[in-house]
Amino acid sequence: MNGGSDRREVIPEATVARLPVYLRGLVELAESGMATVSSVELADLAGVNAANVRKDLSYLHAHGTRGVGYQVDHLIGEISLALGGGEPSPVVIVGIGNLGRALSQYDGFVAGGFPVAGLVDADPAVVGRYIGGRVVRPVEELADVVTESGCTVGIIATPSASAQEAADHLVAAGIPSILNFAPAVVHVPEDVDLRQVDLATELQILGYHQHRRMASGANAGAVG
Amino acid sequence: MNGGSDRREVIPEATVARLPVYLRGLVELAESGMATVSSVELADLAGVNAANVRKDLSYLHAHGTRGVGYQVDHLIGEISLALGGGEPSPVVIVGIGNLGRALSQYDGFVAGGFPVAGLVDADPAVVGRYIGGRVVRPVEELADVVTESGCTVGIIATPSASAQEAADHLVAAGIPSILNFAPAVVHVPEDVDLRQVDLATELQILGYHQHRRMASGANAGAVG
DNA sequence: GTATGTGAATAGATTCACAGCT
DNA sequence: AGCTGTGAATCTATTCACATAC
Repeated sequence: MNGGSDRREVIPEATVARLPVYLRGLVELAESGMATVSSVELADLAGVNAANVRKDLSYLHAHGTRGVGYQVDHLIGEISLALGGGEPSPVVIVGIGNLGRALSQYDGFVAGGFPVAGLVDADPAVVGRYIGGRVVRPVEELADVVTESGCTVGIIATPSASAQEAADHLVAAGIPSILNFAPAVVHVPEDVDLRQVDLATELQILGYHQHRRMASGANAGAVG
Repeated sequence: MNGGSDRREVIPEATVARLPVYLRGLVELAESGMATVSSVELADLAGVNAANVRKDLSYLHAHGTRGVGYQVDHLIGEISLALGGGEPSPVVIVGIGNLGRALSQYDGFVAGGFPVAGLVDADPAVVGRYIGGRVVRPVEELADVVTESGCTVGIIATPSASAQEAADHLVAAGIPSILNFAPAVVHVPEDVDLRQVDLATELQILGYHQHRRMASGANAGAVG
């Protein structure tokens, strides 16, 4: 089954998804001069349960001191390490429409270690334009862009109709990690990691809860 | 805390999150003239397991026909109904920077029943500008904007430092559902529904997997 | 006394496997 | 035969509660 026992511990997905949130909180704490933090404080900062924080951190090499808490600096180091080893991963954005343009100038990417290193688009009217100091290149040159700038992450910001095509291009160019903003399900080989960010879907989920609340509110009658 | 037994069935969160994806697939099928669809086909379209689809649909009033499948039209109706009753929910966007501007012109929102009905910003330099035919109004007038256009959803697209303030404004204006794009944890009262879309976090999660894959790849050759 | 680390308990989601209908 | 509907089994995640350490 497994090729022997992993020495490196496996971190559960749910934990991985919370680590960036902890990291943000910890960086803020460090900036405000805090040296240690308790699981309760960190939980509050991240909006989760304290036991959850402790269990999450137990998956890292991070160790706290009983009666005291965790060392902020150390924790920042451990989490950064787990999340990509501190090496920046340049990203290439496919599809430079409204969203692609906004993403290419999004500060959070650079801050998080994901500098935007390439922009490509299929539309000749967009190719050649400069966005935030970078030129938009034709999608045919994607493989070159990837090679030249060492991109390891691709962002799909095309219309849904072109999303699968964009994914295929990225896969062909050897990109192992893809973030898809197009509201479409795309298929990639097993060894490619794909995540979906679906803006309209998020709103629809909110819509469900809103609808439900109104429905049950009507049932329950007036609430004080 | 539950006021007795709900007549209306409760739909699990994980199911709710998949319904919009099914809906998209079904609309495409309807456009291409398909009248019925099997759970296997729909699963393929949505990128999930077929048993999962069947269980999900069993939470709705949707019923399939054994040996045949589900009626596409009917299913579209049932899912739309569950997700907000078919009523459009106008949204107001707080923070009209790069991201806010892109979101205000995002087609997917209108298509999904979430027309952008209001734009507000705290920066006087931005207030008064026209984005996609709508004027940006000062954040102080948020409550008026909400009342005038009947917004029920707020989108936070401010810098993280202003995110909590934006949330407070939205809550004060009576908005029950908030989608936060700022990379910051914001706190809202229990009766307000808050969802987080964190772009940098998504990349960091991809980064973790990438890092891990490389690490285990290296280990596979020479483990000590 | 305070706060971590973790086994056990609980809750939630996915997948399997098959009975039952068309 | 083909496909739905669903109990049971499995897997994953969260929360509790307390022994352990400072």
